[in-house]
Amino acid sequence: MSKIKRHLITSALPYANGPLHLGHLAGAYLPADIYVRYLRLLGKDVLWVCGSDEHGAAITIRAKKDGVSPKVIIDKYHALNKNTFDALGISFDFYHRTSEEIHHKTSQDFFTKLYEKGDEFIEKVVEQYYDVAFNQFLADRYITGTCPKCGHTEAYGDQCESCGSTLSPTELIAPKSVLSGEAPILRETKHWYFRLDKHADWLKEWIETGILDGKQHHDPNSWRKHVTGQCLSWLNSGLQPRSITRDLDWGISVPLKDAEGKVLYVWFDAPIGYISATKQWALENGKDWESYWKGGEEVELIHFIGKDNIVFHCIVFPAMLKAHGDFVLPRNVPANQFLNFEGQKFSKSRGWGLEQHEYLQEFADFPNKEDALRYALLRTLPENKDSDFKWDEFVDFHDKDLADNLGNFLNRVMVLSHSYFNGVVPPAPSNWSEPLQRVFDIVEQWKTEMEKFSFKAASQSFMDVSSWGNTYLQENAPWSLYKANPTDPRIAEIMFTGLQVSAILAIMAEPFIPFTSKRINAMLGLNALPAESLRLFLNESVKQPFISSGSLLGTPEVLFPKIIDRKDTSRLSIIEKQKAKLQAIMEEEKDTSFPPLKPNITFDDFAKLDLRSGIILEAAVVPKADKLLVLKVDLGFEIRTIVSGIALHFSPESLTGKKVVVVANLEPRKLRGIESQGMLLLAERGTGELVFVGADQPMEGGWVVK
RNA sequence: GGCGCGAUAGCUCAGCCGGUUAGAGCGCAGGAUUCAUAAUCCUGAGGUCGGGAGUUCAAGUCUCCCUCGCGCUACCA
Repeated sequence: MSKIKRHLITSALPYANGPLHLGHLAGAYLPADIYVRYLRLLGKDVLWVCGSDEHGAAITIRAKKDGVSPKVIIDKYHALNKNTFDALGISFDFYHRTSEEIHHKTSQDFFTKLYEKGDEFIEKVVEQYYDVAFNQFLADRYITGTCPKCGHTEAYGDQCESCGSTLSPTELIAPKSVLSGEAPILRETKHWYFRLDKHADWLKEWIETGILDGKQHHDPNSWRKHVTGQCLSWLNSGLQPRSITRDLDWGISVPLKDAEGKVLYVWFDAPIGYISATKQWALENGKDWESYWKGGEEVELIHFIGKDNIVFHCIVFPAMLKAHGDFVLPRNVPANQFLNFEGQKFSKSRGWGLEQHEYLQEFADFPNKEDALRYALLRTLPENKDSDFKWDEFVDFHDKDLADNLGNFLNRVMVLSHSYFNGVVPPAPSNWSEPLQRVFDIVEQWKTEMEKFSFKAASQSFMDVSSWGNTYLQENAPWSLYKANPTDPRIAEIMFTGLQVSAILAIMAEPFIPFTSKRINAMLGLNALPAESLRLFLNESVKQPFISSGSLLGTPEVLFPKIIDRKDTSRLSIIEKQKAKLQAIMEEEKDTSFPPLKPNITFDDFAKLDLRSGIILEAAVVPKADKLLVLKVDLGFEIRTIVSGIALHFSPESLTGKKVVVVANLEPRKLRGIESQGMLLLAERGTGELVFVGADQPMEGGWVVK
C-alpha cells in the first residue's frame, strides 16, 4: 500500500566550532543511525545526509580568539566530528560541509528563487551597531558588553554565557566591538526578511491534521506530542517575518546587487545544506538528487534533531521549501528531548559531561567501547522526556543486558554446539520453524517499534529474543539429554534452533550494536548474512534458516567481558575514573568560586556614583513578572520608587523597614511599565545567596555612602 | 506572568482512538539448574497511576483547578 520508494534521512548539521558531546550523539545521530541501518537491512533505498555547519559569527569569533582564519577552525572540527562519528559507527551516506562551493551556489539559487517570487521577502532598514574603525556592521556575536542581568562583563550581543540569558545587542551595558575594542555606533542597514507569517495557515493545518494541499501527507498522531505541541504553540502566538541576512564577511553572500557585504543568515543556509549534500552525493555516485528532494509521494523525508531545533525543522524550513515549490516536506520529525549527565546539564564551561572523542580516548582500552556506549545511550534515549545518563546504568546495561543476557546466550549456544557437534551445524528438523514462532512474533513487534521511531522499546524486544533463547535452552536442557544418551536426536533439534536464534540476534543487533553484529556473524561462521534471505525474513512471512546444516561455526569468544569482574578490575577502573572526575568537579564547586576582577577604574569614575542610605517603606510584587519587586524607599529628602529583581530571594513582607544602600543617581528606567528610580546594592556569592549591603548600620535615610 | 512537555511499583520507564484482576527491565525474597562471562530459568512481594473536583455505564487514559520538575518566552538598572 505504501507508495514510498526512497527514504531521505537527515540529521541536524553539527556546528563546526567545537566537539560534540554524548547528548548530541543521543539526540540526532544515534537514533538516525539506528533507523537508517534498519531500513538498509530491509533493502530499502535510503539516503542519509549530514555535514558540518560552517558559517555564522561564532566561528569567526572563535577564529579571532585563536588568532587563526575561520577556515582553520572549520577544517579542524569538521575533521574531528567526521572522524569521531565514523569511529562510533555512525554511518552517514554522505557527510558534507557548508563551506563547499556547491552549497553556496545551492543556497544562493534558493534565495534568488524566493526573491523572484516577489512576495516571499520584505526589505527592512534597521539600526544596528557599526564599528567605525573597522568600517563594518557588527553581528550580535561581534559585540560584547556587561550583561544587564548578571553583570558578567563579557556577554555577547545575543547571549550571556555566564547566566545563559538571551540578549539583544542594544541591551548590553557599555557595548564594545570585538574587532576594534571601541564602542560601536548605531547606523542604519538593510536586511531581508522571510515572510513566515504568510505561511501560517497551511502550516497550522499541516501540523495539526497532517493535510497538505488537500491531501493526507502524514498521520499527525505519529508525530511526538512535544513536537506538535511546540509547533502549535508557535503558530498560535503568530508568526513574524524573520531576518535571513546578516552584515558579516564570513558566509554566503546575498546574491543581490544592493547587498554588498551581506551574507545569508546561517540559519537560512544550514538546512539547505541537506539539499546540497544530496547534490554532491548524487554527483559522486551517479544518482539523481531530485528523485529524493522532489520525488513527491515516493519519498519519505525524516529529520532527526534535538528539541532545540523543532521550530526550525517543522516551521521555518518547511515554509522555505513550500515557498520554493517542488520540494518534499518531512513526514516526521522525531525530535529527541535532552540528555542530562549524572543528573545535570552538559556544560562545557564546568567540564560537566563527556565529549564523543573524549569517550573514545578515555575508553581506548575498553573492549567493544563503541557498542557499549551505543547501547547505553540507546537504553536511555530521551525520546519523550529529558533523560539522564548515569555511569551506574552504563555498567548495568553492559553487564546485565549485553554480557549476561545476550553474550551469555550466544556463548552457551556456541560452546554446546562445539562440544556436541564439533562446531558443525546439525541437521535441520523438518518443522524447524515451529519452535521459533514466538521469536518471529517478537521480531514483528520489533519492526513496528523501529518504524515508529520507538528505539528504546525496540531494544527491549531485541533483549526479549535473547531472553527467549536462554529460557529455551533452560527448559530443553540439552546437557541433560546428552548425559542420558549422547545420540538423542532432540539434541540436534535444540541446537539447530539455538543457532537460528543466534543468527536472528545478529540481524537485530545490526542497527543497535553494529560492531558486535559483525562479531556474532563471524562467530557463527557467516561472513555476512545473505541479503536475500534477510530481506525475505524481515519482509515476508516465508522464513528460511539462516545457518544451513553442515556449515562450519567459528570459535566461541566472550563478546562482552563484564565490567564488574572479580578477576579483572581494569574495566571497572575506567568507569571509576569517570565518576571520580565528576566528583572532583562537584568538590571544587563547593568552594565558592570568585569571579575575576573587573578592570581598574579611576577615582573620578568612582566619584560619579552617588550612593545614599535608604529605608524600605513598602514592597509589593510586580504583576506578570516572576523576579521583580516594586519598592518605596525613603532617602530622607524624597521617597523613590525602585524596581528590583529580588522577588525570588525575598518576600515583600520581610522587606519593610529594611535599611539599604541605593545608587541614587542612576538613570531611571522603566521595567514592566514601572519607572525605577535607582538601584539597591546587594552582595551575592557563588552559591546564589543574597544579602543587603549595609543593612544593619544605625542610619536613617539620606546618609551619603562613599 | 504566558506557552509547551512531563509527574505511573524502591530505581529507570511502557501504557495507542477511555473498557476485563495497571505492565516491562533493574533491585528485593524464595526456589530450580549447571552448558555458560559468580552467568541462566521459574515463582513471589511491591503501585489509592502528583493532589482535588467533574464528564461517563466505565478514567492512568477526557475536562477544569492546584502543586512540583524541565524547556521556550517576558522580566533582573
